[in-house]
Amino acid sequence: MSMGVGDEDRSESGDVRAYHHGQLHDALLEAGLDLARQGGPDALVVRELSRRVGVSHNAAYRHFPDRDALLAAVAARCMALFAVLIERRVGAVPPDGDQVALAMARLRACGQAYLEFALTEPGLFHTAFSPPTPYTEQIWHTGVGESGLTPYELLGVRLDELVAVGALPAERRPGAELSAWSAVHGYATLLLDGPLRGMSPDDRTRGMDQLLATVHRGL
Amino acid sequence: MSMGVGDEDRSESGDVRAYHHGQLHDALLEAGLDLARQGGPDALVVRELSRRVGVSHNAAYRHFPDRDALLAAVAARCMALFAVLIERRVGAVPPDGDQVALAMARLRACGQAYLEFALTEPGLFHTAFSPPTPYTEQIWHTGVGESGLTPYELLGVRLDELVAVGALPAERRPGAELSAWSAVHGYATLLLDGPLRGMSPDDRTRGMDQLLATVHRGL
DNA sequence: TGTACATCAGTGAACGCGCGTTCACTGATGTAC
DNA sequence: TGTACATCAGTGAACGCGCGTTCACTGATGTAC
Repeated sequence: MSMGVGDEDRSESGDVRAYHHGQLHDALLEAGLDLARQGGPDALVVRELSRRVGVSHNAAYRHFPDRDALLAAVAARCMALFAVLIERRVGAVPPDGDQVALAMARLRACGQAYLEFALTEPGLFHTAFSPPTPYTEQIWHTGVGESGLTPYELLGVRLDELVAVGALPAERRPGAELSAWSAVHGYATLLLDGPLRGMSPDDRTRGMDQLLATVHRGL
Repeated sequence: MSMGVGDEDRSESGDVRAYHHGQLHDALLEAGLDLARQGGPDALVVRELSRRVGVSHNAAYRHFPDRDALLAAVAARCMALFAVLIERRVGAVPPDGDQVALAMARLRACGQAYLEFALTEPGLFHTAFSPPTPYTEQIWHTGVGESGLTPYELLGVRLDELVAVGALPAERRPGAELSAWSAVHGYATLLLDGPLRGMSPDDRTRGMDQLLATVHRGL
């Protein structure tokens, strides 16, 4: 305290109260992601966000028309992180075995990544799937992930591969995302907010295996 | 205005401002169900509820310790309505055909009722599955429906029947609820709040048929 | 059947809080000549 | 390179709102003798 004049304003590296003509937009998204991580979409509160970022409570309105727009932008980031995790887990599958086994292992990794994201980042998961607002569309159609695909599209890629290697009859392909996605998504939400909340980690894994097996047989 | 003395107090049949030592508890639940129907769990606001019921804003605290308790009670009613719808739809399946076909038709009716409830009563559906509170347990374990079973248990009955008529191998029975339930629940929530929101009614039905077929094959 | 009294189920006022959003403003930044 | 000016991105104060919850209260209901 009582340092020279100008220390409340330095925008070099130690950004104590920076942002002037700076990167407030990004800082808001970053901090917004933290709020969402901790408390889901309801935790994304404009005033709290401003406090975190060290800016007056209305500064965000220079960058977003209203709270819903901010929420949609944060939700889009959640989706992007979601997609990245899926890409990573699918990419980490060792390319052993024949094509069919590999394709199936990748589909499986895709489902497991879905569940992993929901369980380890429930706040982000809930934010990604938060209730509709006028800005909601952008969440689903913004290019995300390293490949630019959404989680849904990444699932589609896996199913295409199954068809390509002959493990899924082509006539079963249309709409197959829907069944696979519904099953995994439903399992995740029942575990998070539903009556499956109390399941032990072991049971969760077993349930997941069983679920994926059932879906695979069904396709 | 300016009617005789006592008209603000009549508790006979025209209950203009009744409830004195009466049925406020039930009236709160009834009105709470309306709020939940229209706006989901967030719409269950103590003060608004009191207004609807025509009582001072704190009267509810004579009957419920706090808002969460009230919400849990309303959510339990939602679950009960959910169960009743499932029972009704399953009961309405015409007992034609052989046992196997009948059992499968009933399982199908069960899934369709699930979706019907979610889509026609999204507010109640969301309330039934609202985020955890200290009172949440009671929602899942209160006896509900005409048979006293929860939606989950009703599904179990259907699967037991499949085993009984030989349409489902007994070794596949354990945990089979999980797959079936996850799939239908996931489909419902993706339609309500997810990227499937824009699907046309026709497509929804087709998707549902496909989903049920996939699950059935998988079991 | 009548009376004294405890309990019950409401009321009105108030507390303390936080929120989203708008407004007029100001100082820093960038731009044209 | 220097100056005049427009624009941009912040600020502080205020508006208007609604919420959950607590408190001391009061009048109606039910109960014991």
